[in-house]
Amino acid sequence: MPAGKRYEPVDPKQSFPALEERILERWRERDVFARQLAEREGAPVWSFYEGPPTANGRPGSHHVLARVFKDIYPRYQAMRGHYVPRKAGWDCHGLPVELEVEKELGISSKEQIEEYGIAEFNQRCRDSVFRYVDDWRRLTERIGFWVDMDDPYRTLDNDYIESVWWSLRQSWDRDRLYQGHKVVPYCPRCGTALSSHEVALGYEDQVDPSTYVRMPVTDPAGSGLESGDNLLVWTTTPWTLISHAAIAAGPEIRYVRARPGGDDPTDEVVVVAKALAERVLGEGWEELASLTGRDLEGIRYEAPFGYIHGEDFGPLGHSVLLGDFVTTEDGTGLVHTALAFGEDDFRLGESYGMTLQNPVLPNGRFDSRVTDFQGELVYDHNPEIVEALRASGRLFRVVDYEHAYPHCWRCGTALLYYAKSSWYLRTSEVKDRLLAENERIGWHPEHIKHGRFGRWLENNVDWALSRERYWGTPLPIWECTAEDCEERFCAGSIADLRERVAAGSEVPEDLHRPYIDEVRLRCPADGCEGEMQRVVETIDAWYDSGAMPFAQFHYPFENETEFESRFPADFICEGIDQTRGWFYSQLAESVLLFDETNYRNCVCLGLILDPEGQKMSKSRGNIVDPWEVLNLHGADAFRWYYLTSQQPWAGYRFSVETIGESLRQFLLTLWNTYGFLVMYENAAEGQEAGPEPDAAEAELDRWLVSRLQAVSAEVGERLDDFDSVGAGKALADYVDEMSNWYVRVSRRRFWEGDVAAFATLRHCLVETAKLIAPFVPFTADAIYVNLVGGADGEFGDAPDSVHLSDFPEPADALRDPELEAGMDAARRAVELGRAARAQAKAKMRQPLAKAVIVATEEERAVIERFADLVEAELNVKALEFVSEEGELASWTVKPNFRSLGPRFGKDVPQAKAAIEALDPDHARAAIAGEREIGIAIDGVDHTLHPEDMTLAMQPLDGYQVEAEAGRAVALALELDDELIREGLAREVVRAVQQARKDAGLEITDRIDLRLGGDEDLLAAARAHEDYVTGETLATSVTYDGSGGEPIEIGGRELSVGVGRTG
RNA sequence: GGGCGAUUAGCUCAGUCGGUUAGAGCGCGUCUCUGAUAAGGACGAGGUCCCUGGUUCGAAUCCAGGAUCGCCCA
Repeated sequence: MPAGKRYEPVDPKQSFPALEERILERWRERDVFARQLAEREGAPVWSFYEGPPTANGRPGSHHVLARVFKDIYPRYQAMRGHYVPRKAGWDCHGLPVELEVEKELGISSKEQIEEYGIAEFNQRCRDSVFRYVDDWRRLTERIGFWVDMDDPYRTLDNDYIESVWWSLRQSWDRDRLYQGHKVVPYCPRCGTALSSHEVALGYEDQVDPSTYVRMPVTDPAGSGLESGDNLLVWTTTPWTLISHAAIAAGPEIRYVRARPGGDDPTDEVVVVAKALAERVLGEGWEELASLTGRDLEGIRYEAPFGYIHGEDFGPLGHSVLLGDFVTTEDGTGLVHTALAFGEDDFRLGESYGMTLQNPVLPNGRFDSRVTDFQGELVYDHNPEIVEALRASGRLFRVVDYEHAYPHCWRCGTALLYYAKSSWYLRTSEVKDRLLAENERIGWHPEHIKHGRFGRWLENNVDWALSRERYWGTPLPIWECTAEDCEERFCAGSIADLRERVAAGSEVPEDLHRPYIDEVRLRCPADGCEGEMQRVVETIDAWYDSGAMPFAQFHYPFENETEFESRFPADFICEGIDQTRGWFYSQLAESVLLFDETNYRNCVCLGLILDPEGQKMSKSRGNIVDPWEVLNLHGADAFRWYYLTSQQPWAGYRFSVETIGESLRQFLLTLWNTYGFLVMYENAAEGQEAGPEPDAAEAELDRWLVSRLQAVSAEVGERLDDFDSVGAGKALADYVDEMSNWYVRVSRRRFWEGDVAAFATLRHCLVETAKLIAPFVPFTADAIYVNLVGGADGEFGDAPDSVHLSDFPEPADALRDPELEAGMDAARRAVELGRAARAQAKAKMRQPLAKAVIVATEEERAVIERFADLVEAELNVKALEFVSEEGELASWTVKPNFRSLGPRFGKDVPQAKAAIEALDPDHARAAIAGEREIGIAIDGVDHTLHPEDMTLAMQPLDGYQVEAEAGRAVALALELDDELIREGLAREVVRAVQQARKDAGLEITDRIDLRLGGDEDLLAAARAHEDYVTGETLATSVTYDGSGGEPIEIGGRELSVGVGRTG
C-alpha cells in the first residue's frame, strides 16, 4: 500500500440509490460482468440454470426476490474462482399468454380464436410475450443481477423448438410418447378441457342427490357373502350410474355383512364398510359377518341399469375390484366406478385392463345407447334416474347433498370429468430413477426432498403432454390420412421434415401453428401412397421450460461441448410453487433423456406478503412496487433484506419501511465505519504505510484481523451451503464489532494518526467488501474501489472491481482464538461495569477510582490483557480482581445436565440435589482434577466427573454490583477532589466540543479558546489544561470569560468562546 | 377432500440432532454517551413458546390428536 494515498471523500449522508447508479455506470464503462466471465474462462464451471420468466407482465417484488437469490450464489462462486456463465431465458408459450390475448381481443372461446385466425392470434401472442421486456431488463440491471440478457434463450425460437422436438423424438423412439385417455375437467358447452387453475376459479356450492344404491350379488366368488346380499354404493352424480362399470373396495378396509337398523327394520342383507355402518344403516344395525376388502375382490353383482352390459367393459365388468383410493370418509366404502367420469375410476379401469365405455357425447348429452335419455344433457335427468332406481327397488336412500362443485368460469356450466384422448410421456416408467435422482439433489429447505417433491414423485403418473391450443410448441407427430393406414411419424428435427415433405408442401419459416399444420409428409409405410398430416395438439408449456438444459444451446444440433460442460447445473432457484412445475419438468425430462438429474442444488423461495400477511395483489392494492424500494433505499438494502432477514422459503412479510430498517442496521453502520477511516486517513497528512495485517502488534488490531479470519471461514462455509441467512448474520456481527467496538475504542489512535490502526481497519474493510460483495455488490464495490484504488484510481496489481477479486481465504496463522475469547470477556466486563454505573447513577464522564471485577483466575488473566481498554471504557483509574471467595462473592456449584442425564437417567434429580449440596471448595478441587468426589444414590456410590458440574461465582448480597452468570463488576463510588476536578474537566471538554460543532468548525481546525463562568469549572480546566487544550485543539486558552455562549453544566454555568486560528 | 409447511415478546424473526433461568432487532418508557454514525450503551415493561394429551429424570424442541394460517393439488 503506497504511503500517503488519498481517497475520495465519503459523504456521511450518502444517498444509496445515487451511489448505486454511479457504480452501475462504472460497471458498464468497464464492462465488469463480461470481464469477470472472461477472466474465469477455462476455470472449473459452476453451472447455473435460469428458470425463464414470461415478460408479458411487469416484474414485481417477488421477481426481485428470485433474481437476488439467483445472483448471490453465482457471484460468490465466481469469486471462488469458478467460471459461472449466466444465460438469461424467456418463457414464451402457454395458456396464460393466450388468455391475456383473448382478453385484449374481447373473446373467450376456441371457436372465436379460430374465427379470428390462428396466424393473427399467434402473432399477437408473440408480440405480447416481450411486451415488458425492457422493464425486465431495467429492473434486472438495477438490482445487480448479473445475467446475460443479450443472448437469452427463448422458448419460441425455431432452434429451441427443434431441440424440444429432438427430445420428444428420443422418447418416441423409446416408446415413451404415446396417445392415451385421461379424465379431465371439461366444459360440455365450450367443448374444451380446463386447466386446473381455471377449474379453481369456478367452484360453486350446489345441491345434488346423495344417492345410495343396492347392487345384488349374483356370484359371491367364495367371499362368504350370499347371492342376493346387497352391495351398497353411494354417488352424488346418479347419471353416471348408467355407465356403471365396477365397484371399488379398499383392500385393507374392514367391511360388514349386516342388517340395517332404524325404525323400519327389514330382513335385507347389505354390505358396507364397518366404519360407516352406523351412518349408513342407522342405530341398531346388526353385524352378521366381518370381512376385508380383499375378501370382496371378484364378487359379481347386478348393475342398476342395462344400457351397457357388464361384458362390454371386459371380463371384469360389474365385479368388485380393489382400489387404494377408497376411504371411509364418506359414502359406504364401496365406490361406484364409471370409467369415463372420474380420475380414480379411469385409472382403476386402466390398471385392471378394462374397456372404456362412454355413452356421453362431447356435447354433454347421452348417445343412442341410452335409449330413454338419448340427446339429453346428462345432469338434467338425475331426478328421473333416481325415480327409475326407486321403481326397480334398487334405491336404498336418497337425500339432498350440498357441496362445492366446479363450474366453467367462462359460461357457468357445471363441468364434467370426462375421458379424453391425449398424448402422454411415460414418466411412470422411470419413476424409480426419478426418486433415486431426487436423493442426489440438495434441497433447501431439506424437507422438500421427501416431502412435497418426494411425495409427488412417488405418485408419479404419466405426463399429459398435449394441449388442444394454439400458442405453443407444436407436437411434432404426423399421422397418415389414408383410410387403412395407421402410420405415425414423430419428427426429431427440421431435417426430418425436409426429408419427408410431400410434393407441393414445404417446411415453413415459423414452426408454430398454423403454418406447421400445413406441412404434409409422405407416408413411409410400405405401399401406402397416403400423405401424413400433423395432429392438432401443441405441447404443455412446462415441457418447454423443462427442456432448457439442452434447448438453450440448440443441443444436440450445435454447442455440444457447452451443453456438456454445464450439465447438470450446480444451482437452480425458484419459487416453492415450482415443485410440480419447473422443478419437476426439468427433472422428468433429464431423467427421460439422460437418466440423470439436471440440477444438484435447489433453493426454494416463499411467497411475498404484506405486513398483515395478505398476499400482495393488484386487486388488494397492497403491492410494493420494486422501484419504490429501489428509489428510496436502493438495491443493496433490498438485497440485504431478502438475503438475510429470514429463511427465504418461509416467505416474507414486508413493506418499504422494513427495508429501511435493514439499510440502517447494516449498510449504514458499515458505511460510517468506512467514512470514518477515509476521513481520518485523508486528514493525516504524509502518513507512512502501516504494517501488513500479519505484522500488526496492537492486540486490538490482531483481534480484528483474527476475527476477520473466523468470519471469512464462516461466511464461505455458509455460502457453500446456500445459507445466505447464516452468512449474513456472521457478517452483520462482524461489522457491528468493527464499528461499535474496534473503532469506538480506537478513536484516539486514529485521531493521532496511528498508521497501524489505519492499515488494520483499511485491510479489514477491504476484505469485508469482498465478503459482502455477493450480497450487496454496489456498496461493496464502492468501498473497495476507493480504498484500493484511491482518489486517483491506481489499482496497481489489484483488480479494479471487488467482483474481479478472489473471495477471502481464511488464514489460520492469523487466528488467535484465545485473543478472541479474551476480548469477549473484556467486553462483557465493560458491559457489566456500565450497568453498574447506571445502577449507581454515576455519570460516565465522572472518573471513578476503581472497578472491582469478580472473575475466575482464567478470566482474570484474559481480561487483564485488556485492562487499559476496560479502564478507559469504564472511565476508572484502576481494575481490581476478586477471584477468591471473599467479601464480594461466593461460589456456587451447578449440575451439568448434559453430562449427568445419560449417566443417571431417572436419578438425575437426586444427583442434582447431591451436587448442589456439595462444599464449593471440594467441588472446585474436583473440577480441577485434584480430588475425587463420590455421591451415594439409593445406596450406590458414584464418582463425579469434572464435567458433571460447573462452578459459578455469585456476588454476595448487599453489594451494588451487576452480575451475570459467574461474573460481576462492582464500582468504587467514593470521589475525592481530584476525581471530581477531572470529571469537571471532562465536562468542560464536552462543552467546548459542542461549541466547536455549533460553530461549524472542521475537526482539524485549531482554535483560540476563551472560557469563563463557574469558578470550580475554571479551576478544573486550569488543573487539566493540557488535557483540555489537547482534546479541543486549542492553541491558546484564556479564563477571563470574554465572549461565548453560556452553557449549563450540572447547575454550574460555563461560557465558551471558540475562534478559528490562522 | 388430500399432501406439505408454519404458529416463539406489540411487530419481524433466531433458537444449534431434548439439558432445566427462551433470545435478537425494531417499536415503547427511563437514563446515558457522543467531534465517525441516520448511531452507540444501560435499565425496564412486554412470553400460557397455538391448544390438549403422551414419551422422558428433563420438552419451545420428540410423538399423537385438534385449532388457525399459508402453499400445492383435487
